[in-house]
Order: sequence, then structure tokens, then C-alpha cells
Amino acid sequence: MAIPRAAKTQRRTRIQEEKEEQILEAALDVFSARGFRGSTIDQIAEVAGMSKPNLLYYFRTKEAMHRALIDRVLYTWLEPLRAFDADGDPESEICNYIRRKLEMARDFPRESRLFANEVLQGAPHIEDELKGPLKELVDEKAEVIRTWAKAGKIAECDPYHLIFSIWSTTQHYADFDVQVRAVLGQEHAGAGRFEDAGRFLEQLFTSGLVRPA
Amino acid sequence: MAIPRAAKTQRRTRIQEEKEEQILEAALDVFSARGFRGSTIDQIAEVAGMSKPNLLYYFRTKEAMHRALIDRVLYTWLEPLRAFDADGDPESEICNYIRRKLEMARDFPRESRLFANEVLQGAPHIEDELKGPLKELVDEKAEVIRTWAKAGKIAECDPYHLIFSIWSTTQHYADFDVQVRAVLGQEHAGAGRFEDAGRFLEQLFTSGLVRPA
DNA sequence: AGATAATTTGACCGATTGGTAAACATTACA
DNA sequence: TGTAATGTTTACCAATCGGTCAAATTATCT
Repeated sequence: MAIPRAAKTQRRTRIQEEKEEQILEAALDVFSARGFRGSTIDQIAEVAGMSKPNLLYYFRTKEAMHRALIDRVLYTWLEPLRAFDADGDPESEICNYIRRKLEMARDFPRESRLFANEVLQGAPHIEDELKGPLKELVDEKAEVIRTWAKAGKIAECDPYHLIFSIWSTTQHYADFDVQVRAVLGQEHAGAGRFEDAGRFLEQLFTSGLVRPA
Repeated sequence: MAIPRAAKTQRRTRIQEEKEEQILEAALDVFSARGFRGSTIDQIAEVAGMSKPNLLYYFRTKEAMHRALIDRVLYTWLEPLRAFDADGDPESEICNYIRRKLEMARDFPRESRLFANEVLQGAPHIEDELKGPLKELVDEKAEVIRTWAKAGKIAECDPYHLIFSIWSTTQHYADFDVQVRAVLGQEHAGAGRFEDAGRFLEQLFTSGLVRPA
């Protein structure tokens, strides 16, 4: 008889790791493209290349799959902000953050859309993560920015809204990719649009916020 | 026998206008909160306060409702960009645009989320609108901005990405409202957050892009 | 190899989905 | 007021939903 899933934390088979990997990869595909409610287990099963009951053998419910996916992706997703260094040079720290966030929008658009879908629909499954770990991290980094401003290293500004504006501008290129490409048209919607965006955003944020020496 | 719906364009009863209004209002509620696929006709019917078949008497399908809603909201939604005046003062035109977009994020968050949901999931129902009317409008306004830059009235920058950054930063406060409130916490998430955001964004965009006299 | 545990599948379940048919009720207008 | 058009509801449909179950298959270990 199959082991109850609670016991699986003890030892994990090679098959378990592979299959759970496969499933979460497929789940990322589907959830990020259609949102939680708009996705079906059958769709994920098809993308993962396995039968629905087989998929439900590894994750008992649709919600369990979603939660596992969120947990796996959230840490990575916050990495750029975590790397924000209080001892670094303010201007280059901000530029680095923008650049890294933009790279993530380019290289991991599904992860971005996964969260966007979730937050957009009221964050029913990640409210705790937002009010807990996320808020704490942002509070910490906002304090760093405030310190920089107090020291005259950057312009006085609301650090929270600064962070929001970096999030929104960069993630826009992942979440609203279809719109960006439609507006830019075939000529300018090529791979170069991320470089263009990077140049613009660096210009926007540095000359706006960082005082010239 | 009931008139086939195609003939309804000819004359519209008072009841028709009222009910269609009711339905679209309810549809905006539901679609904006759950996305197209995540919404059900029953939910919309319940919010609208009528039975499902009654609702389907006015809109034959779920898609017809969605399309009618998009059509009705799109024009209004683009109004602020349309008001962008080539003959105005660049700095105040940009500030006005930001302010109006922010007001819309505050006063019409459902409309913002409706489009966000749609675009986020690949814009299956509004691709034509994006590549047609939207692109044309943005092309026109981008040309205005370029002219300003050429005339030395504002800094040289990519006009398309400037527009994108205004869209993303302002709409962020509607689309990601839950996240914004979670991060700001109860103390700072009050009604004042839109004023704070407005101040920050004006600072960001003007001192970054508009050359001092 | 054989026993045991782990994995996979097809058949199936009740609930919900988008949508229909037709009877019924109401309105508008002559 | 009568009647035809309009509006509303009840009952229903096939398809799909998330999820279960037991049987069949495969991997693991002695």
C-alpha cells in the first residue's frame, strides 16, 4: 500500500523528486498563464505529461500544488531585494536592483505572472506571506533608503513608494508583455526592448533621485 | 415570442437599458476580481440580482458580456492619455497625466484590474484593441514626447518606455492594491497612500526628465 | 527470485460549469 | 381591454470540474 503523504517528508525517492519537479514546472506554466481559478488539474497534468490521478498522488489537491509552487518561487523572487546592500553605493545599489529585477522579468516572466495573478485577485493564498516576510523585508530596506536620504546621499523621498515604483516598472515587462509588444509593434518589440527599458529606467531613477556629486 | 437579440440594436426598451446596465456593473465586479476564466455566470447573476437565464437573455454568452464590458470601459480608460496635449507645457502635461492616472487607479480600480487580468493572461479577447486603437494612440503621443525632447523641453528619453513607466507605476496602486496595503501596514495604508504616491511619482518623473529652467 | 512498498491508471463520483427549452408573467400599445 | 411583443423563471442538458478508489504495474531491497 502507498505511504500516506505525511510520511514523505522523511525520505524522498528519486522518482518523487523528479515527478514533483515535473509537476511544479507544469503548474508554473498553467497557473501563471491562467490564474489559480482559471487553471484546471487536467491542464497541468497534460503539460506535465502524466495522468490526473498520478498528479494527485504527489499533490493531494490543486491548492497544495499551488502552495508548494508559491513557497518554492517566493524566496528566489525576493532575492534581488534581499541583496540590496546598506553599505553599498546608493546609486549603484538602486541601479543594480533595477537591472536585476528587469533581468528577472525577462528570464522568469512566469514567476512574475504567477504572483501578479495572485495579487491581482486579492492574494487569497499568499496574504500571510505579504503581511509577514515581504513586509518585514521591505521595512528593512526602506529604512536603509531613509538612512541614505538622511545622510544626503540621495534625494529625500518616500522609500516605500520608491520600491513600489521599481517593482511596477520592471515587472510590467513580464506581466504586461503582450501589451508592451502590441504597442511597440513588430519593429521595436524584439529582444532589444529589455535593453531599451533598462536604459530608460536607469535614466529615470538616477537623475531623478540620486543627487549629482 | 422574444425578439432575436440582433434586432435589439434598433430600439431599446427602458428595461433593456436598465438591466444591461445592472449586468455590466455586476460583470465588472466579478470579472475584475476573478478574471474571465475564473468568473462564472452564476456569480455575475447573483451580484446583478437576477437569475442566470434572465441574464443570458440580455447577453447570449459569457464572452458577449465580457466584450460589451471591455468596449464600454476601454474608451474611458484611455481618456487621460488622449487628453495629453502637444501644445501644453511638457512638465505639467506629464504631471497631469500622472495625476489623472493615479486618480483613476483610486476611483476606478475595477476597470484597471479588468484590463490587467486580461492582459496578464495573454489578452485573448482584446488583442485587436491593443494592436489597433491603443497602439495608434500611443504612437501619436510618443511622437509628441519626442518632439518635446528634440526641442530641448525635456530630457532625451525613449517615449514609449516613459509611457509604460507611467502606466505601470500608477496602475500598480489599483492592480496590486492588496500588496501595497500589506506592505504599508495598517498605519500607512489609509486613504493618504494615493497622495503619498502622487507626491513621489511627481518627484520621480519631473526631476528625472524635465530639465530645470 | 520473491516480497513489499511505491507508483500509475481507468473507471467513476457528485458538484459545478455554460447554456437551452419552454412555460409563464409582464409590459406596451392599438 | 385585448393581444402581441417583451421579459422572467423553472427545469433541465451535456461537458467539465476537483477528487476518489481499487486494481494493475513498476521499482526496491533482501
